[in-house]
Amino acid sequence: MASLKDVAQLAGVSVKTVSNVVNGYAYVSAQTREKVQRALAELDYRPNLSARNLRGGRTGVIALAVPELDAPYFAELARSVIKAASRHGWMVLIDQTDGDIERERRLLEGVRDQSVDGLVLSPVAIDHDDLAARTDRTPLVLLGERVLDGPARHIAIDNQRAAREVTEHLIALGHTRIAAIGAQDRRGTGTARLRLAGYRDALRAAGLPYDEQLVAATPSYGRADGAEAMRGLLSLPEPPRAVFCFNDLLALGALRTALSQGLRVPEDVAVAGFDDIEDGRYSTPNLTTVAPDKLQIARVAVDSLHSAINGGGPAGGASDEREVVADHRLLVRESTAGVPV
Amino acid sequence: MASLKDVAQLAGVSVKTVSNVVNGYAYVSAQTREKVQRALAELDYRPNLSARNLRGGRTGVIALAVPELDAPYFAELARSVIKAASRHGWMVLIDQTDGDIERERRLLEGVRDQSVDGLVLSPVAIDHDDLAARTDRTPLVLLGERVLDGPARHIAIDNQRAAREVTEHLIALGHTRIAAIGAQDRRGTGTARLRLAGYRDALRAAGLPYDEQLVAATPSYGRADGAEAMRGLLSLPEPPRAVFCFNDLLALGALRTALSQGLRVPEDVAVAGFDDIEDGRYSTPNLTTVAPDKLQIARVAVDSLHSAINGGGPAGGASDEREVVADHRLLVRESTAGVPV
DNA sequence: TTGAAAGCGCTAACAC
DNA sequence: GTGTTAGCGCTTTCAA
Repeated sequence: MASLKDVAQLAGVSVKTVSNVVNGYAYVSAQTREKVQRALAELDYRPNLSARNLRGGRTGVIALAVPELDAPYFAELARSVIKAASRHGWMVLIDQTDGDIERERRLLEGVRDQSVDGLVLSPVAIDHDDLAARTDRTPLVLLGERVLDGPARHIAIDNQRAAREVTEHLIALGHTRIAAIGAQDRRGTGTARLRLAGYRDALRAAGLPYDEQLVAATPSYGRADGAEAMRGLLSLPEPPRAVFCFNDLLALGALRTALSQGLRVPEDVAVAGFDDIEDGRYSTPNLTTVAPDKLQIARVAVDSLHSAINGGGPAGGASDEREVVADHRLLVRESTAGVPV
Repeated sequence: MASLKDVAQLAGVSVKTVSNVVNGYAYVSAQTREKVQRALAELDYRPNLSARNLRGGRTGVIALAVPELDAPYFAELARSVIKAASRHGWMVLIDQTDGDIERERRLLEGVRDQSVDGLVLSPVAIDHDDLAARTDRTPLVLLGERVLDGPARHIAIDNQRAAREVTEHLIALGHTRIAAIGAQDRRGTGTARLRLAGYRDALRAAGLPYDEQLVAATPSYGRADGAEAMRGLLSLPEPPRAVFCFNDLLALGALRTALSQGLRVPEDVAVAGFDDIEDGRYSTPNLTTVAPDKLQIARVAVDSLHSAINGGGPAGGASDEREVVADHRLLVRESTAGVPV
């Protein structure tokens, strides 16, 4: 592997001059530049990023940490983050936390021993204290969960309002027995708590009772969890006629259970989800859901990191708000409305 | 950020000694070790990986390049690759090629200017010549597509045989008009070509005619492509009674089209896919499909890289075969067999 | 406009 | 057991 020195030798100039050419420095005579470029090409020179980083203190790499990459929501988010990062010439290192609190804590204290310039973390388990205890200085942006007052920017949609909108939609269709799937027992994550709160808000506003029997907690947020929770709900003496699932995967699982028990959706039971993953657009029936603006979330996250890294301040920069509320839309589809697409 | 020198100064020892302690070198007196560890803790020392890499020539990072991370197959694969890599203490940089030939070619010539130790590439567009022209020495493992004779290890299931098995399964159910969705017009990718060949093999062996009308080419491999291709097939004068889709996403799209036209699956038309993505396990009906052993693929890919990097030889090492055939299984589910899960 | 040289933080060869 | 030192490849003063 050719180094700057090799190139300099071949071109008969100094290392500095080669470096100048490589970095597009202006004050190089056309003649020298050409000579150097020939040598560069001949030796197939490639800069050594480790050396450059050691010198400059930047790596050109950011990390994205999500619970699991194969959950469609995170896969879609990761895609957008990678795209947004590439606009700044960054590459993205992906880490999976499996929602494990120890792994999340470790990330707060440095990814690969500070060898990334910034971190986008989609937390599940850490709380305010973990964040407050953080000593690492790597710029950090949090996505999704509400972990307030940390020294980091936080980006999320208004989960409570969105959940309320879904529930109101169900109520507007005439439903009165509306179940919720996806509550969390232990360490109630911010998101689950907020979505449940939105659901309750809607019931309360409509004068409907809050029935604990109709609220199913799930250990996780996958299709299997939704399928099982739905089996429980459908075996109630008086099963719900509508179900609001806290994400699309749960909804897809619930849908599967309902259909395989011979129920018609939405005629016998309506199902709504959250996240707008692609699967939900192609299921039969396809899913009513909340679509967070993932592109916006990814872009704001990456841009925040960018300004933090270049601006020097905390993620988001001095003038920016700590909490960013991303946009969302309610998408009404067949699973609640019976309207074919 | 504290450096080894700072720690050495505080502990009153030399840099080498601190380095020895940090790296778990054996010959350090217990007393010195403890003294150093105190200093380490006090200064909250973290090694600088750029420096370490510059010195050692290793980065501890491998790259995984896939067409798109939000295609479930690749998301699931990426998850497994990340897990496999972490067993070697590696982290994974993910790049999306979008199937663009220029991006794939650029990767062959180095990811981030050689700042990764190895590359796992799931190619779509490059061919044998691109591989032969490669000058970069980063260990490389190719997944999925058949790009023969390159200077790289290649891991894939036996696509042709698997496709044949799916088709034979459909034939065994009594089907005679079996369509195929997912052929590729231009630059027929290896995979599409092989799956089509397997399909033809089965027809030929059963003495069934190969009908070009029943073979639908798709521009891409998403749900929308499958849905559209299915609309075309169903509008034929004599529509097929079974469809073999070259991946599950196409199958999910095809399923959606069939169901929304009021057809019953599998009674009116059977649908089979390929890849065994999770969506297909929860669709209604759920999908008959081919399940490649993704864990095995990921593990072999990463381990190949590991031995190439440590063994010094080409990916896979001297004694290993260039072509690795991963396992697969045919999973018969409701979409063809009508057997509930 | 170009060159010489210091130094980023680390490891390893070589002393003691 | 522990210290000294060279050098990985690069950027960046400071001189010329």
